[in-house]
Amino acid sequence: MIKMKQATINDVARIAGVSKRTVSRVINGSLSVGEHTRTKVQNVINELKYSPNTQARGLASSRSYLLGLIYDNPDALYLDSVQRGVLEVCSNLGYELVVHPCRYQSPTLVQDCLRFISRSKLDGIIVLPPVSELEELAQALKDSGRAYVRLSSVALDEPCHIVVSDDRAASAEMARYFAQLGHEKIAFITGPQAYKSTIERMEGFQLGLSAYGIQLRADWIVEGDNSYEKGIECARQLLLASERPTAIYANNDQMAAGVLKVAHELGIAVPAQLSVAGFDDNMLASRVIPSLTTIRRPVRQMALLAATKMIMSIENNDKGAEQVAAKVAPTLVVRESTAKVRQS
Amino acid sequence: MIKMKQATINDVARIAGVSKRTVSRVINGSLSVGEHTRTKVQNVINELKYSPNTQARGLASSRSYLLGLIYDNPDALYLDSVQRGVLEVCSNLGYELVVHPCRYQSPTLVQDCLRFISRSKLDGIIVLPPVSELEELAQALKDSGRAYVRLSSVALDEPCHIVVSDDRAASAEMARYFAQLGHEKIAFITGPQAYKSTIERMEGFQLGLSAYGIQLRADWIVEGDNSYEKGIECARQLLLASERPTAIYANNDQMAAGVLKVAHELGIAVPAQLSVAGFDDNMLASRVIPSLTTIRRPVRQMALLAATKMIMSIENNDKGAEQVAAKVAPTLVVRESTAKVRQS
DNA sequence: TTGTATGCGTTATCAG
DNA sequence: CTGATAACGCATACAA
Repeated sequence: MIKMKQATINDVARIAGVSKRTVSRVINGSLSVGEHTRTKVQNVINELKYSPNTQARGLASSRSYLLGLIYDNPDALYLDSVQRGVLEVCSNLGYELVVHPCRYQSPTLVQDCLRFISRSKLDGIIVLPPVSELEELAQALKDSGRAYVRLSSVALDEPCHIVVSDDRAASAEMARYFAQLGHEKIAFITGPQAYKSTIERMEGFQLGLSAYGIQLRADWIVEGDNSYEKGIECARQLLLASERPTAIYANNDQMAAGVLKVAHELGIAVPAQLSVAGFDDNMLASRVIPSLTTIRRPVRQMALLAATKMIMSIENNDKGAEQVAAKVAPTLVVRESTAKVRQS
Repeated sequence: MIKMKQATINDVARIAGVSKRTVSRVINGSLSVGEHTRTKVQNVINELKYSPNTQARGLASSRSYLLGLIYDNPDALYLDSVQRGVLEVCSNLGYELVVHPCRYQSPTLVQDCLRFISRSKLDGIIVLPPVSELEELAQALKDSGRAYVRLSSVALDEPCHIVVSDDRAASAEMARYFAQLGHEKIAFITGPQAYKSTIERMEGFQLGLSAYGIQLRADWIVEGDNSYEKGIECARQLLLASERPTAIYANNDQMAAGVLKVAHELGIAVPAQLSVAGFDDNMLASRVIPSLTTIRRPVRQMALLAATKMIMSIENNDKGAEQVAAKVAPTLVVRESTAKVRQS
C-alpha cells in the first residue's frame, strides 16, 4: 500500500495546464471561469481525488470551516439528534463540528468557552440551553465577531442569533388537556429557577389553566431541579400531604419518572388515581410504565434551523439568517399516564 | 470594544527581542533554549496572551490537533460520557474533538468515514462500536497512517489500537448470579448477530451457566436487535409460549425494558414470577419500575483509556500506547428486577 | 476570462 | 544555544 501524498492545488493546476488561481476559482465556484476551462479543471480534480487542504485554506482566508457546539445538559438525551441535525446541514458544505461539553455551574465556564472558540478559530458556534441563556457568554460571542446561534425557550437575542422553542405555548396546551380531563387539583414540579425554560413552562401552564378558571395552589408548586432524584423528593412532598392533587405536571420527563416511582411505592394508581405528565419526550417517556404523556421537543428541527442560520450568517453576513424561521412548536404527546379525573 | 487582532509569533519575537524560531522552540518545549531566554519569551507570551494559531501550525507541521469520533450508537448518554472522557484527557493538551455520526447500515459508510478523516486532517480517530468492528474501515484507518483506537468487546486489533470491554466475563457473572438465585429455566434475547458484543455476551452467559450445569434451551434463545420494540416482540414470543422461563437476560437495557412492558401487560409479576436483566446500565435501567438488574459498562473509563492511547500514539509513535491498559471490566449491578426463583 | 505575486502564522532546514 | 530563510497549501489584490 503506497502512501500517496494528497494532491495539492498546484498539482491540479500543473496537470490541467492552468494557473492555480484558476483552480482556486473553480473550487470556490467563481462565475468568471470559462465553461471549457471549468470542466477541464474539474476533470483533473476528480481524477486526482483532490480536495482542498482545510488548514491552508483557513490560514489564507481566516476561516476554519469548523463549527462549535457548546452544551451542558446532563440528561442530554438529544445530544445525538443535535449533532446529526447540524451536520446534515453543514457537512456537505464542508464544515465539521467540534464539540465542547461544559458545566453550567463551573465558575470558569465563560472563560473556558472563549478559550475554546478562539483557540479553534471556529467560524460559528451553536449553544444549547441552559448555557445559551448566559448573557455574559452571549456578549462575549457577539464581541468575538463570530457567527453564533443560541437555542432557548425565549427570544433573548436578535432573530439571526436564536432559535426558540415555544415551551410556553406547549405548556399551555398541556394545561388545556388537563383541564379537559376534568382535573382541578393540579400540582406542578418546576425546574431550576435560573433556567428560562422553567419560567416559560410554569407561566404557560398557569396561563393555560387560568383560561379554564383554574389556579395553581401555592403549596402545589414545588421546586425541583430536573433530576430524577429530586423528582422523587418533590413527589413525596406532594403525595404524602393531607390533600392530594389528582394530576402532576413535571418540568421534564426525568422528574415525571420520579413521580411514577413514588406513586408506585405509595400504591397510587396511575392514571386511575393520579395523572402524570412530563416534558421532553426523551427515551424514558415511552419506556416507562405507564408510558408518559409529555411534550415533544422538535430537537432535530431546531438543530437544522440553527445550522441553517449559522451558515447564512457565515456566508451571507447575517442578511439571510434573519429570514430563517426562529421558532418551533413542541407538541403534546398523549400516552398512558394521564386520564379523566375520577369522581370521588 | 476594540477588536484586537490576535498576537502572532512575530509579535512575541519582536517584543522579546529574539527570532521567531526561538519563540517556536519555547512554545514546543524544546530543551535547547537558554533558561534566561525561555523565561523572557514566556513572559511576553503571557503578557500578550499569545496562543499559537492552530491552522498555521497544522499547515507547517502537518498536524491538525484535531481528534475525530466516529459513532453510530443512538444512546446519547453514552455519547456524552465518551465525549467528556476523551476531552478530559485531550483538551489541555491542545486537542479538539470533531464528531462524525454515521449509520452502520449505510453502504457508503467506510467511504464517508475516510472522506471525513482525510478532509479534516485528523491526527487521530476514535471509533465506537459497532462501527469499530468493521475490518474494512480499520484497514483503511491503518493504511491512512493515522493514529486510531477502536472500542469493542473483542481484542480485534493490536494493543495500541484497541480498548476492549470484557462483556464475556460480565455476562458470565450475570449467569452465576442467575444460577445462584436458583433459576434454571432461563431465556436469552440476543442483539444483532453481526455485532461482536452479541456473541460475547451470549457465549459468556452460556459459559457461565454451564459451570452450574445449566444449558440454554435452543427455543429460549431468541434474536433481538437491541431495540425496545424488538424487545417487546421477543418477550411476547417467550412469555406466551406453553412453557415459560423464570428468568430472561436481554442483550441490553432497551430490550429488557421491553420485557418489563410485556410482563406487565400479561400480568406477570417481576421479579416474583419472572426475573429480568439487561446490559449497559443506561438511564432507563434505574428509572424503570421495577428498576433493572444490569451490567454497567465503564464508559468513561474506556473513553479515558482510548484517549490516552491516542495521545501516546500521536506523540510517541505507538511505543507507549501499548503500555496503556487495554481492557476494562463491566460490573454487575443488582436492582429490583431479579429475585430467587419461586418454588412452583 | 486568466495569471502573477504576496501573505497567512507556523515549523523545519541548515548555518552560525 | 540561536537565527535567517524556505516551505506548508491556499486565497486574494492587482495586473494583463
